[in-house]
Amino acid sequence: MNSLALTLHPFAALPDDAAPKRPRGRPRKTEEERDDGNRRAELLAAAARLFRRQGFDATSTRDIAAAVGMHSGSPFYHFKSKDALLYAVMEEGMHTAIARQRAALASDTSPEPDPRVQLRRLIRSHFDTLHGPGNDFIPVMLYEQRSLSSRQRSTIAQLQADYEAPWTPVLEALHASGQLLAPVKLSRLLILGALNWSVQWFDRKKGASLDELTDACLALFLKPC
Amino acid sequence: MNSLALTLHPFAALPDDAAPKRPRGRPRKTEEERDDGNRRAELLAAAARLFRRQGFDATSTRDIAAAVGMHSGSPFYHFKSKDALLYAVMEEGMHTAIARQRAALASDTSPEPDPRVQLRRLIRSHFDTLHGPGNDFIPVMLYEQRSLSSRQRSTIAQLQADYEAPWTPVLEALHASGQLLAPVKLSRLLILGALNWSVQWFDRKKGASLDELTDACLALFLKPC
DNA sequence: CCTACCGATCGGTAGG
DNA sequence: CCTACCGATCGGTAGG
Repeated sequence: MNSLALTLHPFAALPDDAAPKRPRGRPRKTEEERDDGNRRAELLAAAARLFRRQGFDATSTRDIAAAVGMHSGSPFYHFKSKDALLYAVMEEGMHTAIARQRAALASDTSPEPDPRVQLRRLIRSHFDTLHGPGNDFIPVMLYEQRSLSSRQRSTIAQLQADYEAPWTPVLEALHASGQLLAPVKLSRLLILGALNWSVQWFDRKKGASLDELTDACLALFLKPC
Repeated sequence: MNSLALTLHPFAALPDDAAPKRPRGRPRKTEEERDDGNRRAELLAAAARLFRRQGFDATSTRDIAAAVGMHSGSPFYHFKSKDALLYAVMEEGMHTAIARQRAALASDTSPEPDPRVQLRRLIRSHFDTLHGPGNDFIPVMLYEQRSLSSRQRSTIAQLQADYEAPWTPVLEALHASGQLLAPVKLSRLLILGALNWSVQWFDRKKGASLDELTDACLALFLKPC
């Protein structure tokens, strides 16, 4: 969306014989891809990864720059501030999460969808968002809200509300049919909490699969009926 | 436990007439309590509060010092490092949480306790630990593990294992009687996750009470049976 | 526990 | 996007 046309200033010949003070090449990408303008996306992905691993405050903009082979000041060419980078990570994460969820629900083409399979789809899609390969954006959003300004925070909160909206009618249908006994609103909060907390303990490489996890959730939250 | 006997160096008369360079009294407690040696406990409580509100990295040791009326270097008289302060907060939080849980379970004196009321006690005690007035220690432990050294982290992990141990037999009994359908281990992880996440949304001052929350959990996780 | 500091790091910027 | 830099803040310490 925000692809910027870059005007490059290629190095002209050095004016005199002064020793070139270039920093000893820690940065500099391996040239596998020309800088075609998606450097911004690379920065976002690197920031998401580092913010998730180390936390926002513990990650310096220099860390992020180094991760994509830039020098320390360069991220500020793409993002106005470190905060703006964090916000962009969260916003991007929410947009893809919402799109994934929408697609999961839309795959149900039956005229009267079974709320039980609807809930399964919602949960499974949520686990994909949390644990899919490279999906660091949403965990960052879940755990770093504190570092946003209040304006940014309320925008993100709105996106979260949009994301959670489809859960309510599904839970209401389950409640009406006796498969869910707890109040719908508290159920939604508790269920999403159980899922979100899996970020703390779930390991894709060992133990249960995401499908098994989803099964366990349905067995835990719903009555047989 | 770690009460230190303090040897104070009361100010002797100033040797000459040089203007006393005392900082303009931002710090300095209101003398309501003499410094009787529990300054360490005050530091811990202030640190827990600030770490919870702002996060560990976003809280400076100067913030903590100011919160208890000390000067910037003084916390290091009580704690070797900022890390040690964080670790002490978590350790203290876990000890009181374990004690609270033990007391809650011990209040059941029946020879064959009903696992359903046992689970209720565990959940209710956990909510007290998370949301009781001034209980900032455990939320800090839950959300700031990243900032611990690996040695510290594994000690805390052991305390968490001790804390969670009593949940397993209770959940097993419920599973055996058909009141819990999901696998016991995943159930424990998901249930504790649902509870822990309430730190993000529960507000003691409005909405449901802790008792209503506990009821909702039982209704959500257990089958009628 | 205060005083006075130090070295390191960090977000951010001007100027090309 | 690099270069060279600044001001601010921070954890921590010596010495009393």
